[in-house]
Amino acid sequence: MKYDFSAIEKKWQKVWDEKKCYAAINGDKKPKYYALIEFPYPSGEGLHVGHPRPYTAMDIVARKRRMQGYNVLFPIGYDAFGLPTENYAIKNKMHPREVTKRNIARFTDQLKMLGFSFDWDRVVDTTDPEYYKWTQWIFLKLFEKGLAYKTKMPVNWCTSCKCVLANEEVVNGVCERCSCEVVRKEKSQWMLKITEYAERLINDLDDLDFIERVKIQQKNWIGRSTGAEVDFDTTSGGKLRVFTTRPDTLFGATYMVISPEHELLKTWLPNLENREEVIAYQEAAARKSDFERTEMAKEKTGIELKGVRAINPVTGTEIPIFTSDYVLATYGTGAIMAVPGHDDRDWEFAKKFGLPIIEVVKGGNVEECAYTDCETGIMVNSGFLNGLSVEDAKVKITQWLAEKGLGSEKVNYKLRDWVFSRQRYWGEPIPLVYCEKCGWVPVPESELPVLLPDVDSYETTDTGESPLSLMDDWVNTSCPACGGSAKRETDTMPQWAGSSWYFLRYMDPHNKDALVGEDAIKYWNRVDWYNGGMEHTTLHLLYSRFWHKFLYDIGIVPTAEPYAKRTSHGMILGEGGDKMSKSRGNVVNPNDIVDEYGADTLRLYIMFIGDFEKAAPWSSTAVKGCKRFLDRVWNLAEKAMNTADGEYSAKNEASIHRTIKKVSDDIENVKFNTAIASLMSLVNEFSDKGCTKADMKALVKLLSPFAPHIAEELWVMLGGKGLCCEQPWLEYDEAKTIEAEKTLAVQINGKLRTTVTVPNDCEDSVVINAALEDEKVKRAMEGMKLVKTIVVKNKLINLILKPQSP
RNA sequence: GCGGAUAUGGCGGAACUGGCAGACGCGCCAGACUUAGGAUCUGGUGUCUUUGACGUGCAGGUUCGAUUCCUGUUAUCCGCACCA
Repeated sequence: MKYDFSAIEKKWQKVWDEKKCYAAINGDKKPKYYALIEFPYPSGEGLHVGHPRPYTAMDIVARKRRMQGYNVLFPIGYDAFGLPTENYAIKNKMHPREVTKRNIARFTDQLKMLGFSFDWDRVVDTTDPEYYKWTQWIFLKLFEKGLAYKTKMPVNWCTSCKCVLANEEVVNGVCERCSCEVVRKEKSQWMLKITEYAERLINDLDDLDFIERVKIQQKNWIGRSTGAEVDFDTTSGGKLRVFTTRPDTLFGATYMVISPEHELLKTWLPNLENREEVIAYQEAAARKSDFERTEMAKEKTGIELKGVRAINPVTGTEIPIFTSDYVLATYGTGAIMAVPGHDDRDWEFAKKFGLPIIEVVKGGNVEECAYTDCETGIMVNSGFLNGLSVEDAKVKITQWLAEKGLGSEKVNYKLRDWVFSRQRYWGEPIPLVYCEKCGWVPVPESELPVLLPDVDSYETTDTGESPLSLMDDWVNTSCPACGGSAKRETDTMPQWAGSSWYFLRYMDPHNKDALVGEDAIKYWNRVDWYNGGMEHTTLHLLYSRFWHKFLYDIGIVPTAEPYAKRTSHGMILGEGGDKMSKSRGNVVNPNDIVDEYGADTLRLYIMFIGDFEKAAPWSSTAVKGCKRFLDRVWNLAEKAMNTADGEYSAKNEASIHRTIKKVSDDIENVKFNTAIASLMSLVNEFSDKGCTKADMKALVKLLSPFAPHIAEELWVMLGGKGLCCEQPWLEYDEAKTIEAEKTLAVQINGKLRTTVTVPNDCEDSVVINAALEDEKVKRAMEGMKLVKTIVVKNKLINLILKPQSP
């Protein structure tokens, strides 16, 4: 019989489906395990070979856990709101709902084709009103607790999407989605106070089993810096407050810089001698795009404010104040004290404007360049700080400032609040109405969900308003508080809203009364292992941790963190090593691979392709190797059908135990490639030495998480009872993984000369004698004397020889 | 500029805590079976001037012994990017 993958795969998928093999059971007595993948955005292009990489990986984990006796929740769903669907709908004159429905159907077919052990009864769709009802509910809770607020502010505006973007969505000054120009625009936006959670979002990372690069990237994005706020008196009477991480260098502050948007500048402006010049500078700065403003390596510009000066609180010296766009209005206090001796930017600026440069930490040459690498230096030219270390000086000056009421310790974050409004149609409506009398009023919980109305056109408007704003019938409503006339909020939520809590819904997907039932959340607790892309580290992963902490604070969830463990996969690149993309024409469609080789081969290859955490180029020839491997397994099983069952054969026992150990450990450590390599080695050994039915059964069980369809078929062929996916995971006996004899390397003066075979764990003297018996060693010994031997147990022996002295 | 990572055959990649570098797979070479082979099977395959020498980006160092540790350096990739 030939390995007919196509018939076999369909057959077993049907069996699994009918028997509900992969259904998770709420409240089951078995220990629970929650394995999670990032649910896909159902794009019009369908699945490509990048998708199955993380899915197969977590499917392997889920399958192994079931065999280990866990009640496994391994769910799937669709993150279906968002721009590509809306744009497609506009172009093809379809309703986004229809486009979504069609795309989801296509994705579902493709996912089922690959044999993932998802619980298909728990599918979640973020565009389903039964789902987004709870997204809206969470938003209302955030609003209720003062964590959602509307404010007019300069925001990132994508000129092509005609929509605002969160900071996290602007990449290199362009829109993350369409790569079009992002400009600054004043708009009134709903914001979420993620900054209120900045400290906890950093601190709680320490206790999580996240891969290090994820933690680092999140920490950098949140960007905590510790320093002090210091007030400088000014000759105009007002106080100028600055943030600095180096209060110890206060004696070296020879001028100040404030951002062109700074509030104080507005009050000073009428009395400035060079008013016109300053206004011109402000206007020029305002005209610049964010990209131009943040561009590095350009010369600093700025202008002195003539007619107002600041007073350095420690020296009492009057120092000039400048305005410059290198000082950002949105960070710290929007103003800095400049210490040109010890900051590159300040140094450059001071040189250009001829400002004094004072060395306050010894060790560099501040006439040549700023001495910035000075955390270990000694203070000079610094009055009462002289002679102190930088560290001590920081403490002393901070105390001094506090005593005088001039400043205090302060922690600042780079993280900004989350811009939460989008001027688009295909998203969750924000469930608030505006009443002239009552202000912003939440839609009562009983009226949720606020349904997305059918509109005449999904086109974005030229005024920058959401398409919903044109629906007068929908917009005009009554105020839930006073009953008077009111208007609905017409912006929708961003793409990231629905995905910020979806993993909770999987626990209890059909609950009509709560986003998740109390029993369900108590049982499933949180996600045990979450695998997803690095590109979501400062987007979805951060946002969902924020929402989860909020839900924890209001008593909905029992843990402060949603995910116990986070791993991340590398991208699948095109054949040439470029990113897979439609424009390059190098996209591999999984359907083609499944048609030609079968789903098991695709699953195996995508896991064998390389280190799971690194990017790997697709190879259409290498796939064949995995198909060949499965063919060989099939042929071996056919040959072994009528051989002995029961115990493993003596000749293969050690190898089988070693392979069980290797595969078990490798799966836990996301080393799927070497797990498969060890299975291949075992098959090679079986081919060479022969194998029994019992040996083959072990191989089939180990193979089943990787290639589940062929495993089921071979299990039956070998006379196994029940389903292979329901067999207990194999245990290994450490003692049996050890061979009786070891081949040791024999080195002479550190260079490999030969090998000797000796009993396992034997005495050093046995090894030495065996080595000295060896012909090659004897030859090398001629005219030499042995001065030292180094024996590494079960590994090698190194003989140190020296010429015999005459 | 800052932060993180990577560098190993023709290719994808292995190598535990410093202990036989190149597992496993692709490709390639030779042979077998074939009318045929882009099927299958068997054997071989780091390089070279091949009783041996040299080899893990480059230059040093520590060590009996280094892909692994240390110092310096180069290249590539990713993230952040005037964050005071």
